[in-house]
Amino acid sequence: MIQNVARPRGRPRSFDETGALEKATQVFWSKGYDGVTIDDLVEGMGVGRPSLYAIFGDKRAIFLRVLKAYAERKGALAAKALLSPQGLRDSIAGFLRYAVESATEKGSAPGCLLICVAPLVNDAEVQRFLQKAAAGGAALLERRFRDGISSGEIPSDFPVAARATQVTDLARGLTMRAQIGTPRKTLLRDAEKATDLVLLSRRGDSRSE
Amino acid sequence: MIQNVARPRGRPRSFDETGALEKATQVFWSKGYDGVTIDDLVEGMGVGRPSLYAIFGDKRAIFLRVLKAYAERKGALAAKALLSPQGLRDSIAGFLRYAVESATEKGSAPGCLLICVAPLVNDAEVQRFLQKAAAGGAALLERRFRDGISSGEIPSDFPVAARATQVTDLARGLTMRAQIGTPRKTLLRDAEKATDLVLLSRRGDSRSE
DNA sequence: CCAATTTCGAACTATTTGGTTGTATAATAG
DNA sequence: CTATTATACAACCAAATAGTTCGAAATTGG
Repeated sequence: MIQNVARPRGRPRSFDETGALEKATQVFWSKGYDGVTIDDLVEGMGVGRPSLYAIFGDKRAIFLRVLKAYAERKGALAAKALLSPQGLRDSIAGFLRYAVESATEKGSAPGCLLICVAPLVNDAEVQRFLQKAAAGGAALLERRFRDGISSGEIPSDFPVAARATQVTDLARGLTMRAQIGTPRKTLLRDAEKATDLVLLSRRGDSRSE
Repeated sequence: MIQNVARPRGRPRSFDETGALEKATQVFWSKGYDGVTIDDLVEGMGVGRPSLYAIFGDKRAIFLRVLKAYAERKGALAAKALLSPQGLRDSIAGFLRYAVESATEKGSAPGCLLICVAPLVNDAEVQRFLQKAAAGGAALLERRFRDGISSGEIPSDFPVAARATQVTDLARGLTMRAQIGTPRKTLLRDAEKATDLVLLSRRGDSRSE
């Protein structure tokens, strides 16, 4: 599958485009948007300065590509963590666990590009993108809760929309705590407890909602 | 009460020190730490460049003072919101409502300096400070839950520690959503629902915790 | 081997930024 | 009124930064 297309005409690139973008992700993730200089990107991506401008554009353009690639990858993994297990409890726990694990991964900065750094970027397009991504995540969770109703794991009056946004808020909280240095072990425990919390009403009570 | 001390010797300052720091707060809040230049501070604080260095020090020193003042003020108000009401539900709701209101205040940037901008500052002292602040908030909530047990509003096996951190996580989530533009009205509704959630186990079930 | 094409790498320019210095100004102390 | 003290303001300097230019290098096509 590799090299399936005719080589382009001139001098071959010394770097891999998607690989360079992944490295750029790490740079933005660890330094924040405003904290990153072009030289940081040049060094971190292993791409010469003129090539960087010619191929990727300026800092904002690079960040937008990074953001979209990151969201796609992370979104897919989160969806997998959420939708793979059969049981509802395992689904929610898997989702939150994934949030914690990716926010405390060794080798990357703590936290999450989408939650911890992108919101600070003062840019309308970024803001819209984040809103969409957040809405997408909540929608996915809501759908999973509905399936839980169908399978009888939670009662039919379970407040699916409210619980979905609450799971996203709890995930945000866990991620933020990862960023300020809370250890993975603690957060994994808290993720379990959070799962218990949001599923709590499946026995009886759901009160005024 | 004003002018109760002898005037100092030389030319009087053309600005108010604490007032200037409050303006600096707004600057950091709206632009993030790395996004702020000295010129931003000079303009925003209304203090000349040399005076700024002489009296406040460099950007990091200013930020540390801003951070501490902000945390003190905000912490006091949050504690008030939490401890003023007699009923437990009103306490928790008051706490979350305050988080939402201050994160969606007109005239300030959305979000919260402590939650949205300070964690990105790559500085050990800031990090320690944030951990302490977070722990303090959770401790306050935990104490309030304990009082709720004493008053009989929640059962004696209520998982106070878990619920306390969950409230902080939910507050973080609400605050982050404020930052990306979720309207106050939505967040206030969600704050009420979050309150319902964390108090849900007071009737019956608390499961494996 | 030579021409065409594309990228690489070093150097360059203009602008922004952090931090300082020097002089004028506004107050008090005697 | 003069000396002293402390701040204000403008200008300045060095370093960092964004973005570009240009010749050398590496490849394909003939």
